Amino acid sequence: MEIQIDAASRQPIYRQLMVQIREAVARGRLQPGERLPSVRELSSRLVVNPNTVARGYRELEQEGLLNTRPGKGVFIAEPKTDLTKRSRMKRFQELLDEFLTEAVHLGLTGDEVVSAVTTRTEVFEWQNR
Amino acid sequence: MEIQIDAASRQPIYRQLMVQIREAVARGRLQPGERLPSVRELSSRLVVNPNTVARGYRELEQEGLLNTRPGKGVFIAEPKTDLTKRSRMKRFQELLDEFLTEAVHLGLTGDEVVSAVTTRTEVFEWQNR
Amino acid sequence: MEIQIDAASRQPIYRQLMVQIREAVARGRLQPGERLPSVRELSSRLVVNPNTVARGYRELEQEGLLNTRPGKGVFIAEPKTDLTKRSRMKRFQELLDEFLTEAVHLGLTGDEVVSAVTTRTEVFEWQNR
Amino acid sequence: MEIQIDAASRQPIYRQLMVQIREAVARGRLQPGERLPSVRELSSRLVVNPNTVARGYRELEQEGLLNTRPGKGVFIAEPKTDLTKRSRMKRFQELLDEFLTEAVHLGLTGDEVVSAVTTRTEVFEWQNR
DNA sequence: GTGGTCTAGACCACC
DNA sequence: GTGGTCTAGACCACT
Repeated sequence: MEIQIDAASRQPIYRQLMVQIREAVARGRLQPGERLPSVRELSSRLVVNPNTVARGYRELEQEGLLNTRPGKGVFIAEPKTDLTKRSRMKRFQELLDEFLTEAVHLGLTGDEVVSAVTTRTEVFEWQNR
Repeated sequence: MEIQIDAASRQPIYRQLMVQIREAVARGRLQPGERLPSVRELSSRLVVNPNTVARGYRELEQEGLLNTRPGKGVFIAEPKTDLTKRSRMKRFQELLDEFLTEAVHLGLTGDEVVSAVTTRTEVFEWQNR
Repeated sequence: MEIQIDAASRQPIYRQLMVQIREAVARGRLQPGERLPSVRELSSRLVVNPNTVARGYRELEQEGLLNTRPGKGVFIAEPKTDLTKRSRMKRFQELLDEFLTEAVHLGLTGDEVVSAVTTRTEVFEWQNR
Repeated sequence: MEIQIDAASRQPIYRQLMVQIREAVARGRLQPGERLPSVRELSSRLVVNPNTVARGYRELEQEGLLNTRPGKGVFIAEPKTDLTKRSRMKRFQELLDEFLTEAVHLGLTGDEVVSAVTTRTEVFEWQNR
């Protein structure tokens, strides 16, 4: 599990951590049941305070992405969502519009975006259903 | 130009302003050369501190999206991208991966994402070239 | 807003805080939109570290019970739940069994429990629907 | 005596054990005088550390729910309540308010709660007196 | 060994 | 003024 922290970023360290773990899970690089590095180990590797790593782990646990078992370590949880379909789709629409807005400003064309999305979806692990 | 501020949001007001202006430009609702409401007018309409509106405008100007002509007002700038094609594509890839990561965790399928993106791109104003 | 902290309790301080705020909201003593004491004020009143109060507030925000607006303060959020009916009822059944188990061990009778529940529900603010 | 341990739970294993034994007693599935499996037997069946089982038993003994007779085994104790009626009712009121608080936030109505409690009390084993 | 809580104190962002 | 982040370091609970 490789993690890169950019101390100069305006994004908080614990959030950089969360983003990277979420992405690794979404791409199947981290599987349910798999163990993450301990708070102490990761904090010393990244040269940040243990509390900072613990906070990232804690928030991901609250999201339901991780399980922590005191004395054992931190693990990837089984996927499950308790959110309603309605609230999930609403959130997705917001994200989609933000994403397309940025793409416009970066000077892409609509075709380029659709094509990039189509290609890139294959790298992620979508739920079967 | 309608702007909705959610005072209860965790996102700073000046950022909500920026997001909505950027999106209006991306969707062609605001055209280059068009004049925005003055800081004083907009701040009184939204019932927020003038400093807050000024800050949103200032940061959008730094991004190159707006031009302020002292004594005249604030205008949508002509589109120009000073980032290199290479660095813009790199940024786009990052955004794409974050977007797809969230979509996975929201429980969508790859097909649903591609289909939603394809439909929604039609609503935005892409550069011709 | 009165809050009592028992430093000798085995329950963490930030959780004692959460329990009391949740109860005040459930009983309608704190209404949506109402402002809570600032982190600094409450921490000095309770003689605990500001981080401890901030953590309680932060977790209640993640639950959707509070909104914090940096620079403004902390407020009771509008009620809304994005959880599915199914997951909410499952959670309720668990709580009910734990509650009844404790009641048995405290030596109450079934009738006493039903009667106490019936009386006490009137003090809480149930959603209209 | 069936016991289910959820290794992924955030609740400590010895506490999961305690909760389930308490509930089994409360529902009359375990009767006073009945013998529990030995620490070694139960720990090997649940595939947990014997210390963990021993700790659960020890704490239940301190609560007065179990009696350990060295060399003989562990037994369900005769019900006896050393708390005063007054302090037991005080504790019950606390639990009741916490329970109702959660029910409010889960979006139930008062009627639903009373009805669920009324139905479910029939499944538990209340003291006769 | 593991994670969880709390304190003390610094610095930043927002309004 | 407000909350947010991070560090350093202590102590506790669990396995």
